[in-house]
Amino acid sequence: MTTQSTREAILTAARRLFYAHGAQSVGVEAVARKAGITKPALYYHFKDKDHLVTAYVEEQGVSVLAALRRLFDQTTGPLPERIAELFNRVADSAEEQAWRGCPFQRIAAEFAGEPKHPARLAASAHKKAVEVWLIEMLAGHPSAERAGRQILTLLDGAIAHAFLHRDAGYIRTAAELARSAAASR
Amino acid sequence: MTTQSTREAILTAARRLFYAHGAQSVGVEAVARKAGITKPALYYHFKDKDHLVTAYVEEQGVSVLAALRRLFDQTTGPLPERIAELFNRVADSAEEQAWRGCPFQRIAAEFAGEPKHPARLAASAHKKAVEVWLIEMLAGHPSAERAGRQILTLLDGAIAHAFLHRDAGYIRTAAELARSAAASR
DNA sequence: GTCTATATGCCGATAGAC
DNA sequence: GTCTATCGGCATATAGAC
Repeated sequence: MTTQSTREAILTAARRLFYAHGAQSVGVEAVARKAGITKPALYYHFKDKDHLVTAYVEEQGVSVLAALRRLFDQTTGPLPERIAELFNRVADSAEEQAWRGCPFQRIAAEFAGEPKHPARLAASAHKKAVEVWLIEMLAGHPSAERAGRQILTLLDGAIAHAFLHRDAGYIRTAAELARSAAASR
Repeated sequence: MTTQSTREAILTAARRLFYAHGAQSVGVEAVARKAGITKPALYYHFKDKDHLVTAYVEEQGVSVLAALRRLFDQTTGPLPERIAELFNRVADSAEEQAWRGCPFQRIAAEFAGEPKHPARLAASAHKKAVEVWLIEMLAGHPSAERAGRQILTLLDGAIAHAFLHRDAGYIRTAAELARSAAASR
């Protein structure tokens, strides 16, 4: 493993703690401790907690989009089958112990009262990027934009239910509908 | 309007503040003030904040399920059209100023680190009740259980995206896929 | 860049009078 | 049942030494 800069160590600690317990519930002191430093050192690298949370969301955005691309690249067959397979692979990861749903929906919920919060805007931007990517993957579909939105919507709803009930079966059940949404009609 | 008991006044204040700003972000003092009382009076009626938040979720559960039934009862035509119409009516309400997404998904996100929190369990129970109701509405469908789950999943995903982007269009786009999920195949 | 120590404020919760 | 007053704790953030 490559040596981490202090800033990277802070972001690693933030990612684990914020994702596991929620950004609002985790104090900067806990993040600093997990990163092996103290509070003032953290504040040297990040202006305030809002900036730290926003950096966390942006980093997650890059990471999640890359993971989705990778999962999709592993699938084979006609497009509707690949979409369904993508859902099932997401379901696999939802069965891991540390899985806690969609970080972006959770950030949006935690900052529901602050629609202009930069972390929330970053979450929104990420979802748009995923939507654009999905629409690209659907090139050739007679209404790729509509289908892309529907499939993304379905995926996020399935993740939300899987998280709420701790049951990845919702994602697998959604996979079947996603397949038909991806089929040209 | 009927006279409110103090407990009802507290729950009314809690509902507005928790839904507008988030349960974690709103202090009990703000709830008490909005209810026209002080903190110790609130603590006379609720043991602690967890009990207050849980009561809020349970009240919302009853209210939302009743609203869904009412919206659905207003629709007409064959079942798939009624489902699509239900989505569009939810989209209408999502365009109201005070709309802030699904309170249950938001509670689940706020208490992500406490899977056994009673408010989270109440949110989970509510979603199950909606799922059961939807499956009842789909009686006659060759795989009502699967379709019910898919439609509910789609609805929640659409609400989540509408909330994240402040764009109810996601719910209207989802309506079309919900229609085909409700169609017997 | 990182530390020890601390300022400052808010939050949940309670004591005790009425 | 509701109040005034307050406790103890934890949160974000900073001062100042090294």
